[in-house]
Amino acid sequence: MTTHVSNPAYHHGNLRQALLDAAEKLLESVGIGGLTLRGLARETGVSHAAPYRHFADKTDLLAALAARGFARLAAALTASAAAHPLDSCQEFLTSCRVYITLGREHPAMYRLMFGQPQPGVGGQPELAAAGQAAYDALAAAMQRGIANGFFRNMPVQALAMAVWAMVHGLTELAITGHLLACGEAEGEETRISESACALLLSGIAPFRPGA
Amino acid sequence: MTTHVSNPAYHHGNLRQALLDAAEKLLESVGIGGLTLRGLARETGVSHAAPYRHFADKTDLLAALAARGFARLAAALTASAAAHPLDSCQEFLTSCRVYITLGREHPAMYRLMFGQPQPGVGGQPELAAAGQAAYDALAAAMQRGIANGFFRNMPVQALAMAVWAMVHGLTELAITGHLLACGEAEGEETRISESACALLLSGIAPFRPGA
DNA sequence: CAAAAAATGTTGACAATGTCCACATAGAGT
DNA sequence: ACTCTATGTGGACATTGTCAACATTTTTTG
Repeated sequence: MTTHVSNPAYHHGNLRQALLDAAEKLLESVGIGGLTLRGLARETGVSHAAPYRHFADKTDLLAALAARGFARLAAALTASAAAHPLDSCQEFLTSCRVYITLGREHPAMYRLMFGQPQPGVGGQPELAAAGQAAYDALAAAMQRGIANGFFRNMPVQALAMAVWAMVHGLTELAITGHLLACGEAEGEETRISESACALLLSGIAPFRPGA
Repeated sequence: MTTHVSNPAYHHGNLRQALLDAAEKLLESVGIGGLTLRGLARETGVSHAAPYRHFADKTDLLAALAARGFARLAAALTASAAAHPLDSCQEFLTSCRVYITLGREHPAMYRLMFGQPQPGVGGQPELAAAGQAAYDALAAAMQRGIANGFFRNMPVQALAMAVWAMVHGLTELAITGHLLACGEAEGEETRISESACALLLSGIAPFRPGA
């Protein structure tokens, strides 16, 4: 009975990553509400309790998933910033577009990222680090803009937070449908977002640019 | 056995409101995750299935609760707007403060309000109406500002959405702890929020105000 | 290299929850 | 008084998160 036949299916090999992959896929298809630990196990072909060997509980898995999302966000932002090494204003508008687009293309993931109260100290360090990295990318861009005279000379943090709040707010409102729930036609969200970012940029600049 | 004794406890009288009241209380104490239909029934002293006589399902109750939240928000905004009938800039800053404060004081309720994707057409009409009312209050204020020359002459909608996105973003970041997760001391959130709103105002004004 | 220890996966249970169904009871209208 | 409808009850059922006991594979170690 002690079948010592090496069954390659018994130990999955990399269940943790497989679970996160499946979770990411399910997140897009069934949303955060339909994301269940047992369903994940089913999808991955393991027993319903197997995930507990890699995650303390459901929120732990969700936190790891959110960390992935923040990592992607940070990568996208740094990449987009590199595209405009000379003009901080163009870089700003492009980064806003990139941020909002990413959120709107992966709404469930985006909402998951901001779903749980930030793990001040007790939470998942992985998540906190990933979020910090995303913020750092933003703050660095704003710092460059200040140094180059494109933005007002003020505490970077205040500037970065204003920008973050604006794009975060636009993304959330777009995702939840509030951006156009007020009589606008479909597809107007992008135009409204662009306009809002431009408005903020106008307040950020040390002088009044155009119009 | 057919006890026709009028048992006043059998029919609650106003269970729907009682359930919403209990839900609002529980929401603040245990958060959205701890809010359960059965718990609500327990709290209200009725059987676990009683709520289904007043709400189609859990999301239906949640939607009604969110509608309450939007109504409160709209009321608070119109009240605060009335406090500065002459200066749209002061009105703007005050309204921002009111909005953000309300959200931070009732974080669970605020997140609930934006928790579900907006009920475009199929969702709860009550919720949609309440949300619309809140937006209308904001749009009206911006319209006045435009008419009085305090704000740029531009489509009200674009202006209102920019403002809404900013305050919504600030509120969300404050609630989730991201506003100060970046090295700032406790209590700095308010200062950062004020600064961000002022920055946006600076972009909204037709001329460059101070500094 | 064999034995022990650690990792990883499985099965079986339990309580809690959302939701439905059949039934009981109250109030309203005839 | 009788019926209809609204409202509340009790009992199911499937699903889920989670734990404990056991099995199997891998790794470490004497």
